[in-house]
Amino acid sequence: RLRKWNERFRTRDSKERNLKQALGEIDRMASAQGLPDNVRETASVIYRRALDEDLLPGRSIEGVSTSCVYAAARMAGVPRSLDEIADVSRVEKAEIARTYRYVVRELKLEVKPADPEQYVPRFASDLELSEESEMRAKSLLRNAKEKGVHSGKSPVGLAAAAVYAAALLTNEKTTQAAVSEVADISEVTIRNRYHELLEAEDGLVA
Amino acid sequence: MTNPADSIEIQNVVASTGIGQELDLEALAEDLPGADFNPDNFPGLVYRTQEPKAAALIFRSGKIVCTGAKSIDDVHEALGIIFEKLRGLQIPVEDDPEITVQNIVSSADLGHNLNLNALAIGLGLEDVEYEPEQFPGLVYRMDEPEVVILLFGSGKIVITGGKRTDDAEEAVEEIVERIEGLGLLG
DNA sequence: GCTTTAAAAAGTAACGT
DNA sequence: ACGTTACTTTGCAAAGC
Repeated sequence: RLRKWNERFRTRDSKERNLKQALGEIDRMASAQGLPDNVRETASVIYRRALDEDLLPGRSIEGVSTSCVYAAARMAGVPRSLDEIADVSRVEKAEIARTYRYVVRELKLEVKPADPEQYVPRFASDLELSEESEMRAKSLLRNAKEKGVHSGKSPVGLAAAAVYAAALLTNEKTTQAAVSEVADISEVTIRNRYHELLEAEDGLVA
Repeated sequence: MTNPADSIEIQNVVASTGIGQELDLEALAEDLPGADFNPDNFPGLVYRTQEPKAAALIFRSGKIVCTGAKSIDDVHEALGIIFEKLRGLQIPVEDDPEITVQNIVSSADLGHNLNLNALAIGLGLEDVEYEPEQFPGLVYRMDEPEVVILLFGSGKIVITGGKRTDDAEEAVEEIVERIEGLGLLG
């Protein structure tokens, strides 16, 4: 009886320490990525659920914390790519991806793939592009989505290509190298997606 | 119209068996030309057959895993070659070791492009994993037959996890039905 | 959980030329 | 800008850490 009480106490105590550490990590990573408070809060709520539903045994606190930030950013409509998240995490990319799928599956979080348009404001801002090209980029993506060219392609790559294409269309100076730098997408991919976006646009006219 | 089920091609068959005899893999590695054995890395000895092309993992317990074969017949052929090689080395091998197919990987073509975003929602997020940022295929876990299907934007698919040849056919028929029911095919 | 084997799908990336 | 190679995902067995 006393042992059981001790065990419960120990469990509760260790979960509290676990939570403290995780919340600190979530705060640190969210800050490093410039994510708003609501994302931190959502990530914390997800982490508490993971802890309550005993998803932690077998996984690292850091890995689950990172997955919560990745999921929360997407749910809030301000997605960060897995590479960006991995940059501020202590856990390697492959483990984050594995843990993320596990958390989403176990907690039945209905997280859908990021919409490429959600990456546009940040990339456009980083490249100091006008609001007009930002709107152009989103419109290119909307058109491409209607034509069904999104399937299987990285939302980040599509967004990077759209921003590049929009800058050219509005006569603003940018290079594939600059877009590649801010989006962390290879120039080859930007070129490939760029051609597809323009093709989808031409199909509109033709 | 061509039937998607007719486009099914078996790409890989994984099977397990055993010769009912313990083996000295160190000695076997010496006697079997082309055998790879790195016990520090992996406990199994790797042996590849050329015709049919397959790879076998041979363990100290005498259990063997065969993978890479393009058909169930090829699995039997490849393992038959291995059994004979072992007998040739004076290693006693059971008369007809039982061979169990563990997994069959097949590919097929639905013949139409697929809108994976719509499909993810239509098939039900609980049975689907679709993370285009990481992998271009949509992963769908089917209940009956119990297989996993990878669906791509091109309409090409991969069926894995089945143990019978019929599983792939049933799976293709089932997925075509479900996608059509969703109005998302063609 | 990891290690090793095999094969397909399509996207992405990093080499070298 | 090519081509090549290689990595991502799925499924499975084996023995052992």
